Amino acid sequence: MLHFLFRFGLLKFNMSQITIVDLAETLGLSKSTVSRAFRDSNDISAKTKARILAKAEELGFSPNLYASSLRGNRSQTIAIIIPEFGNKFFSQAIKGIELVARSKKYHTLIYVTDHNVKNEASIVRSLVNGRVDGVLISASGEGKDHSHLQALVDHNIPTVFFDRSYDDFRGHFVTGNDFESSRLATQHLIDNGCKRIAYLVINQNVSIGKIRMDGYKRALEDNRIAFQEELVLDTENDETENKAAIRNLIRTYRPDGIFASVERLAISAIRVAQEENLKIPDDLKLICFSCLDITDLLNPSLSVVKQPAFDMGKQAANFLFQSLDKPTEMVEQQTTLLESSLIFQDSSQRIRISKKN
Amino acid sequence: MLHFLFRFGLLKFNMSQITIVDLAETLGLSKSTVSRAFRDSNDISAKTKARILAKAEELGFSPNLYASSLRGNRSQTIAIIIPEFGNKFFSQAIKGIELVARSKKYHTLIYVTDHNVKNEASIVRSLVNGRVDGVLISASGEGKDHSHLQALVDHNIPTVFFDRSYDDFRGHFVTGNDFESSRLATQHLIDNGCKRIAYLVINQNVSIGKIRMDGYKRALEDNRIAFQEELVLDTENDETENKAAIRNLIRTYRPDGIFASVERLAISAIRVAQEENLKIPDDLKLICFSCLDITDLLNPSLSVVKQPAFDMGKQAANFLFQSLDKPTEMVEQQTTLLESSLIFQDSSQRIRISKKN
DNA sequence: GTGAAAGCGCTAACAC
DNA sequence: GTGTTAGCGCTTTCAC
Repeated sequence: MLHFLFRFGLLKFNMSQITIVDLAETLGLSKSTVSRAFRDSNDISAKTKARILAKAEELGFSPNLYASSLRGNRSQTIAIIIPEFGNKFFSQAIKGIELVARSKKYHTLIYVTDHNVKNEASIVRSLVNGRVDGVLISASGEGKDHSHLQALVDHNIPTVFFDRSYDDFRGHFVTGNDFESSRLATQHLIDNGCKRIAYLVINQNVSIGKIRMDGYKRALEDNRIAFQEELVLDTENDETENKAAIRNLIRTYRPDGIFASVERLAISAIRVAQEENLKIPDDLKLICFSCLDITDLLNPSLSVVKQPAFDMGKQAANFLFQSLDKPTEMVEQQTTLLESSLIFQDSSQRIRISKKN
Repeated sequence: MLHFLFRFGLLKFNMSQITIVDLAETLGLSKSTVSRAFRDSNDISAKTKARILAKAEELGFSPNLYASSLRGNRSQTIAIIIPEFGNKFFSQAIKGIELVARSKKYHTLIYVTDHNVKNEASIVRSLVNGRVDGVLISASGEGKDHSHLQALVDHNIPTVFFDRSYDDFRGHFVTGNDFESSRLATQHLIDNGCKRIAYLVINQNVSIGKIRMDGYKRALEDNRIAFQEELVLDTENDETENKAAIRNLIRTYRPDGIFASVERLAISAIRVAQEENLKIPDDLKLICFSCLDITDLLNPSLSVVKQPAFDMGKQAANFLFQSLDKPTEMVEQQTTLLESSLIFQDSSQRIRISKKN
């Protein structure tokens, strides 16, 4: 009785204290019946269900998430783990993921590792105790030790990688057809007269760094241009350092073309070129991976490999929900490649294309 | 016994089934003692605690989130609700929020409303049953009906708005000094010879739309320029429609300056100007709110009001955690204004500033 | 400093 | 189709 009064008292100030028991009492039903009204149960008559839902709406009640998760061992939550937030690729991908998740009535946790594998590991560790039902992740860097991923396997948490993966990860991976795009981008530079093409890579040991380099190398081979280690610049996560390294590369090895594996390295390259009084594309041609939607407004307009970020997010999420729906079917290692578009603009072309024509 | 075997069987495949009971048995302790090891309890000896934590680490155990949340009525989770993901402002703000949250060992849920108040309402409704301890939100649009926010109040969920708020929201709000920035931006256009300045607004009824317009109006007044309703364009969420409306505005009313309250409207304006063969800044001067970090690389370089997005996210999160730490202290309506920077570049200036000089 | 026991709100057998 | 009941894994009095 005291309990009831207490609850009743609270009610006035904090409706979150309503439970199915309260609802059941109000309606003269049992709590199981009320519970059934909120599940997809067909052990309940349509009228009763309607009556319960109406009352719930009236009282602003919805079932306590933690109680049902504890009971049912489901969290209705997934996690996204990404290395950074700096570019349109990730915001678009997240948008796609969140869209799919919401359509499935799932909630989405977001984590940013800042390209730090240690952070990635600690985040993963914080997820495996039931916090999430599944994980979408874009790998954060090299690190020989990916044992933190094992925890996801051990706890049967379906995991899908997107864009960036680890070599030793076995499971679903959704990414772009980066090898081919990189080959074509490099070929394009060659077609436009480049002989000394530098490759700017974010991290040679993470999948995209390596695969994009492979495409680059293949294009060189195809054209009997010798691969030169000096023209490959493996960068860090710091813009100032990167600019210095690019400046050094430009001064020392005088590339006539640059293929940048990520957008921000291309931006740094543009800035360095300006400072070094090099004209793009006349002195230096440039193409990069980017999902920026205003490359046409840059000066010069920027040639890019544009990944289908939004679709990649959606696809990755769809695969994840497939695994969640049928947890029994173990998905074998499987990689899905989505087509990127190559957009050739002024930054990479020998003959300037006039905009108005 | 059967139960034990079952659990033991599961153990081999799914470590998530370890509980404090298992840990307690293994160590010959009671589950309450084990539980205390994971809280900030001082009812436990340092050695016992260390022994428990070591074993937990060894077994890859961490306490079940849902059980403790159910028991303790805390979720260690906050939500971010934003209208869109399209620009750097939000990605930077989220980055700031996530950083603070992680430092507090909180998890961060992300929701995108796509500028739809209905979505916002349904998201909020899905949060009030204990899912989160607090909410950070940037308002999604007008809508006369903000009753969904009342649910947050009713359920005692601390809420902080950032960047965009509703007039009728009483509580903490962290935003930029938009009135002053807008006044100065408009004044700057006037100083550069503009007499017919159009104002492009995302939504006149959401706080930023209105306040930025107030700053714009003030600058007009200060310079005895009559405010003209026709020069204000209230836009929708669709780029094609917006471009058509901007084109119509330009053709019909021939503004010589544009002040855009958000970046994407400025981008649309640039595109329309190109199509209409208007030169920026010669025929049309332009300044806008934007957090883009490559405005200097645009053609022409874009004059902007740049908000401290990252700091805004951090501040908003800090205020939220203040409320979470002392739930008793009811925070009165309070607005925190952060200083934006005005960056005047070529798009708005009469005299072209040569880059190399 | 540690253990025993009650119960957070809900779900899912199982009865009827 | 509805009610009864036994826990999900944890925290927190309350003993000792």
